[in-house]
Amino acid sequence: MANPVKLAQSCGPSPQANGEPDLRPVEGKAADEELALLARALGHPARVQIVRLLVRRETCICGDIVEELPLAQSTVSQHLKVLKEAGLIRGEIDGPRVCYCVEPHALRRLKALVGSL
Amino acid sequence: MANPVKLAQSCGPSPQANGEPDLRPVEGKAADEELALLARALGHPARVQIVRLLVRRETCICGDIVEELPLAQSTVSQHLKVLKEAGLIRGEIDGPRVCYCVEPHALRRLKALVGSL
DNA sequence: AAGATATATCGTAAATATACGATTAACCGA
DNA sequence: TCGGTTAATCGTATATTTACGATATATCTT
Repeated sequence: MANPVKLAQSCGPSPQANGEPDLRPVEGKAADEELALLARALGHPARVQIVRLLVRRETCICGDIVEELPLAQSTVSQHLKVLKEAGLIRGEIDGPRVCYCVEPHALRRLKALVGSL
Repeated sequence: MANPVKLAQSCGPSPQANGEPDLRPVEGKAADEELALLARALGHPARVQIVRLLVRRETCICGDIVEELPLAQSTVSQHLKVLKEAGLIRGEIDGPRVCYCVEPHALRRLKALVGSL
């Protein structure tokens, strides 16, 4: 093996990581519900902090998140679940740990929706 | 009186409607909490709809909001209170009714915070 | 196979959110 | 001053959120 060094792990390319623009409308009932869903996911300081953490280090830190937050591991796991269910982050199993990254599309989408206000 | 016609009512200028830019940082603990607060306020479809309504018509419709939403008057009033407490909208008493408008600064601030992600 | 480590899930308690109808408060017009 | 209208608040039932410790699960290491 040419490179036995453990690389900084990162989630593989996002499933919908085709460079195509998001064609969904930014207004209307569906958009309102989408925005509400995304906003609700960001509606807790710990989750904002988590997203910021994942955006800053483009390499996805896994359980380091727990160390950064003043919360129990189980609570952090719950927050991660909320963010995952909203589609804002993605987790990828990497051996015994899980590697989280932001979903750039979701973030872009959120910005577009908020921008439409 | 030169113009006895009832003008489309609109909230007066916002208290902090000085054209000055918002100097608060978009990152850090305080910013995280601010973003969480604003996001949480948008975390319900009815509230997104209300904000959209108020943005679209720059003249602030008052109780017409109740008619637009499929919710009881008291429920709409509760949602308005949430938005008001988050600083996203402002209500001004106009006779027996109340005139709501968005707070452009808060909206700009939200966009800046989301944009910083 | 056994132990160590990382993460998710379960169970639970307390707090908050959501919705409604009923009531109250404020104001206008007759 | 008396009704009528508008909006807020109250009381309440139900659902969701948030937090924790305990437990389960899955993977690595030895």
